Amino acid sequence: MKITPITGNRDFQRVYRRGKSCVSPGLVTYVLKNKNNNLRIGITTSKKVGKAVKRNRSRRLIRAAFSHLDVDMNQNYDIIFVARTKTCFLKSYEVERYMREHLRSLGIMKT
RNA sequence: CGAGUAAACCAGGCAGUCGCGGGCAAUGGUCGAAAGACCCUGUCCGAGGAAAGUCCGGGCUUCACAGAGCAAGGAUAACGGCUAACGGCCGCCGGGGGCGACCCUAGGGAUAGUGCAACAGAAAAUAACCACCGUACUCUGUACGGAACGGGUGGAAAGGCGAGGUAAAAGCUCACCAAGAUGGGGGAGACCCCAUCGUUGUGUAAACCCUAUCCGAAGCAACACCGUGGAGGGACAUACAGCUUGCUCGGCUGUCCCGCGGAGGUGGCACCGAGCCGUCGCGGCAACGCACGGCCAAGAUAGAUGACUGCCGAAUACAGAACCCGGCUUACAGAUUUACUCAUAGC
Repeated sequence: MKITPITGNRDFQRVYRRGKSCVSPGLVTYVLKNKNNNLRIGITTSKKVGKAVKRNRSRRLIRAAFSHLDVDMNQNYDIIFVARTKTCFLKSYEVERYMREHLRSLGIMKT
C-alpha cells in the first residue's frame, strides 16, 4: 500500500482549521475532503512530544498502525494524525485501536 | 577475597510473520513514436559513542581585498614537541591534593602605569588604640619620646620561626626556611642546584591595562544550473493567426529576443579522502610519523532501521545522520578486559 503524503504547510493549516477531529489520550485525528481523488496522509509530531528519538518512534508507530488497518485508498480525503506525549510509550495495537475508533466515527472506515 | 586508580572495548542477540530507504542486475508487464516512466522479481547495503550541544579548528562555496603597515575589536597565555590546523593531544616543569596507584591546575606581567580593598580595625600603606620602656611633671595620672615583640580587627597587618641583643625593642645581629638580585654550574627549554648580598609593601589583572602570538566576512536555507508559468523592456514599417462591427486605419493578444525577482526541480550529496581497519614491523618515553596488507560499508527530502510474537538471568541507559572531516564539552542502564596501588585476614 503506497501512502501519499501531505506536503506543504498550507494543506496542514486547511485541515486543522476546517476539518473534523477526534481526540484520544494517545492520538488526535483530523479529516477533510480534498479534490485529489485519493487518500492523503500527514503525521505531525511536535516538539511537545519529545526530542528526535521519541518523535521518530511516534511517527513510526502511527505509520505501522495505519498500514495494519485496511483503509480504502481511493477516497478523496486528507487525514492528519497528531502524536501526543503518551504516544511513543504505547504498543502499536493500542495506537491501532484508537485509530480505528477515530476513522469509524469520522466515516472513513465502514466496518 | 576487599577497597581503589588508570586505560581499552561493547552499547542487546537469535528465530519467525508483516513493512520501509538506496545501489546494482535481469526478466516480465503497463504506458509511450522514442528517450524514458511506473510496477514486479532477485541480490547487497542501511544511524552513534556520543549522530547531541553547536564550543573551537579546517576542507568546500560565494563576496571583499588581490602589496605592506598601523589602529580598533576578538581569541590564546609556563616550556618542548605532534598535527592540515586548533583554544586539541603527548611529554615535561612549577603549584596544590592523596599513605599510594594517581588526580587537579584560567599557570605571562602587581619591579611599566592607573585603580580598588566594603564592614571591622588605631592604621589597608608617610602604620602607635591597648599593653611595653624611658624622661619630665602638678605622680592611682598627664605630656613628650622610644619601640612593630604581644593583644584585638580583618581575606590580608609590614617575610616566617628560634636565639642573641636591649631601658623596651626591631634583619639590629646570627642559624634555618620563603621571596628577590648578582655570579657560577646543569638542562633543548620551562626550570633546578650552589655561593654571595639583609635586598624584603599584602591581595586583586575572572579591574583597566602591558607584553607575546594568531585572526577578512558569511555559511549547503552557501553556491551552480534548469524548463514552465509571471510582471517588465525591446525587435517586429511589413509578414502570419485571433479579437475589436462587414471593410480600411488604429488598438490588444500570441509568434522572436533580453535580462529580473521567484513557488518548483536538478546538481552540490554520498565521495580515493588531512579516509577507515590491522600489524609481538621500523623510529620515538609518548602524541605521532613511516612501511606493509586489507576495505570503500547510510544518503533521506514531511525526511528511510519499524511493528508484533517467542527464547536467552535482566535489558524500557543516554539518545536519530541531514555538506564533510579533526577535537572539546555535556548525557548515559549495564557488561567485559588489561595494567597498577593499598589495607586486613588466612595459609
